[in-house]
Formats: sequence, C-alpha cells, structure tokens
Amino acid sequence: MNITQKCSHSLSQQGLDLIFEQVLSGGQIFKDRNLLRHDYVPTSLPHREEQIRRLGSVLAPALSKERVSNIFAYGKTGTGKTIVARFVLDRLQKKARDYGRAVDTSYVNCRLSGTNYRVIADLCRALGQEVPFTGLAVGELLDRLRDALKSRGSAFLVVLDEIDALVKRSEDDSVLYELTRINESLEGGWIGVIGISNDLHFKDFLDPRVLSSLGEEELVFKPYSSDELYDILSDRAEAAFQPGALEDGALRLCAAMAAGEHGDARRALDLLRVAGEIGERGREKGILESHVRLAQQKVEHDRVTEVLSSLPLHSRILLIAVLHSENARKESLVTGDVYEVYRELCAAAAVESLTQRRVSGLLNELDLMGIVNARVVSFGRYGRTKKIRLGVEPRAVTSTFGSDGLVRGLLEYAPKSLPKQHAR
DNA sequence: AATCCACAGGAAGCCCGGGAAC
DNA sequence: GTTCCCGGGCTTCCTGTGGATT
Repeated sequence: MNITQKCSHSLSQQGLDLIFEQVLSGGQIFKDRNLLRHDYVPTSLPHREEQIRRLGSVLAPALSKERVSNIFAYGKTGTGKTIVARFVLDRLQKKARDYGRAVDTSYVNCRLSGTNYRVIADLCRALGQEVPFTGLAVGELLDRLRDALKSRGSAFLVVLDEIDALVKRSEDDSVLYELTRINESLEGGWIGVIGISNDLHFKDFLDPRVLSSLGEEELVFKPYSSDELYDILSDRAEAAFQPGALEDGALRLCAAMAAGEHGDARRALDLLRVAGEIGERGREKGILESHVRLAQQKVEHDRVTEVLSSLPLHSRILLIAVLHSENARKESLVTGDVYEVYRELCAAAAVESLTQRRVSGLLNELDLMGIVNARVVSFGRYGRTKKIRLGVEPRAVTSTFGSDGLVRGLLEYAPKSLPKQHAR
C-alpha cells in the first residue's frame, strides 16, 4: 500500500476539502490574518505620530542630499521602534523615487546578524557590494563599504536594530565608532545611522565618542498603555477579522494582558492572532475572552518549546540536572548542587563534562531565556552562590527532550549525588 | 572587627572550523 | 600550498563579595 492511499483512509477527503475551503474563503473568523503579524507595516501607526514626525524631520534633509543627524531610538520591546523606523524609511524612499533622488536604505537586526563583521557585510550587500560571509578583516570590509558609498554617491540611511547586542557581545564598539566617522573621509555619499535599542541603560556602555556622534538626536518610545494598545488592536482587527467575529471584551483583554507586560504591542498582536486561530479551529462563530486566555497559554507554551528544542547538548543535560535536583528537594538549590548532578549525568551519558565556570555561564544564559530562575544569594559564612529554580513546567522539559535520543535516557536516570539537605 | 565560605564573574588565552588573499 | 583573519566555545586563573560566624 502506498502512502497516499494510507492518508486518504485516515482523513476523509471531505474533511480536508473543508479545511482548505475555509481558508480560501477567509473562514468565519479571519478576513486577512497577515494583518496581525508584527512585521506588517500598516498605513497608520496610532499613538506614534510624535515619533514619526520627529524621525521624519530629522531624516528629511537626505532628500536634498544633505547630511542628516544620526539618531538613537530606545524603548522596550513592542513599543513601536522598529515599525516606526521602517514606516518612515519606506515613505522617504518612495518620495525619493518620485523625485528622482538617490537614497539607499538598509535595515539590519544586529542581534540576528550577530557580529560586527556580519553587520558591515549586510550593509555592503545593501549597496550592491558583494562580500564573502567570512574571511576578510573588518577593516577591509569598512574600506569596501566606503568605496561603495563613494561610487554610488548617494545618501545611505541605515537602521541598526538591537544595536546593544553588537556592543555587549563584542565589548568593542570600535566598529560603531568607525561607522559614525565614515563620513569624515568621504566625498559624495554619506551614511546616516538610526540606532535602535531595547536596553535603556545601553548608553552607559558606549564609548563617549560614539555616544556623542550616534546620539545627536534621541527618540524615546514609552510603553503603550492599555487604552493605546486597544486602539492599535481595534485598528488592525477591523481589517483582519470578519465583521462581528471579535467580541470587544476579548479585544480589551488582549490589550490589558499585553499592557501588563510592559505595554508590548507585539505580544498583544500575537495574542489576538492566536486567539483567532483557536476560535477558527474550534469552528466558533466569534472570539471571546476565553479564547484569549487559551491563546495566552499557547503563546507561552510555544515560546518555551521553541527555546527548549534549540538548546545545545550541555544546556539540555544541565536542565535535566536541575529537574532531578528539584524533584529531590524543594528549596535551596545552588550552583554546586546542580553541578554535581550535572557531572554525574555527563558520566552516565559518556559525555565529557564542562567546567563549573562554564556551567555557571550556561545557567545565566538559561536564566536570561526564562528557562530557569537564578538569583545570586549569600549564605554568609556558607558562601555566596546562586539559587536556582526551574522556570518552566517540568512537563515541557520532559516532553521536548523525550524525542532526543541522546538525553532521553537521562530523564529516567536516578542520580546518586542528589543534593544533600543542609541546614540553611 | 576580622574571618571565611562558595561561589560569581572578569580577563586572557587556547583551539577549532571556516574562509580569503597571496 | 601558506598565512592571515574571524568568531564561537571553552578553560584557566584570578579577584571580588555578602553576610553568618568567630
């Protein structure tokens, strides 16, 4: 029996057709769910008029080939920094085209690009300069960028999103320095930098020379309030959902939940989209508050499984060590305890263990991802260490790692070196 | 007030894989 | 081929430290 035959037995053709038909006709719930994606740039951005105007007026001189001030935008995630930057650049470029002016733009996410080298390489490519993805000295790349700018003779506006990732990781902001100074040695073209950061304290890390150049102008994005989120959501929901498919209460709940998480519009949109999808799958007529609550759980669950399944081997073993230790004892799990169990698990899996220094670092990474909670505490005479707790459902760990042959066995393994109970 | 624990976390440097230039 | 560069993951060595205990 071949595979297609098998499938047609397990799922009735009509059922499948129905699913497809529903999507084709937009379904009962959605008109266009893409409008709820956070990378979608709508035609208007409510409650960001001020920032748009500021950014627009700072960048406008580019149209007449004048040099613009560098600008630095900061605010927490989901406060609209990225979308405002994209919005303004889009408009600017359109205007430039209409009037036959040469303006190049580029958007780079520094955290995704990851390194100085790759960021500059991205910029080179945006100007049509082909560069290898590794192998050159960064200085060489900067030279090529300069050449490209010179030969195009255009205005080049660059958005460096999550610029803090660049500085913190390399501990070396000389590339930013070079980038902001590139204009001095240039005739014809020039470069304008729009730096975006989630980290409000980012400025403290910066070399003052970079700061004075990058921070010629500043743009602050405050978190959205619940009401503002509501406006944003209802704007998009109107176009994204079928008329009457969305209860106002559900919309308000999305806004309120996201407002609770530092006014994150991205989160609000996710909630709304997922709530819609849940309702759609349940063949509901409308989206209610209960769907939003389910969506909240699903969004969180998906985030956790995604993070877990992308963890490298040693982080997995470490996490299982935390799991075992926590099962054995409820309070006061500290680095030393976890490390001991981790070592034993490594031995059991015939894997060379890492040093405690490294494990401590891995624990910090897991903490940042919200997978564990690690807090530095002092037990006085009994030392200073980190208290560690699992930050996610144990079930999420066991089910995600259950499909990983290498570590699956460790989930059932019973470590002998489980932390002893001391009086603390 | 001094001591001392059990680490935290910074700094430097090693090693490896990947790639370009010569 | 050799030589150089880059970045990531890691180890080694180190100094720093909050607060109970002496």
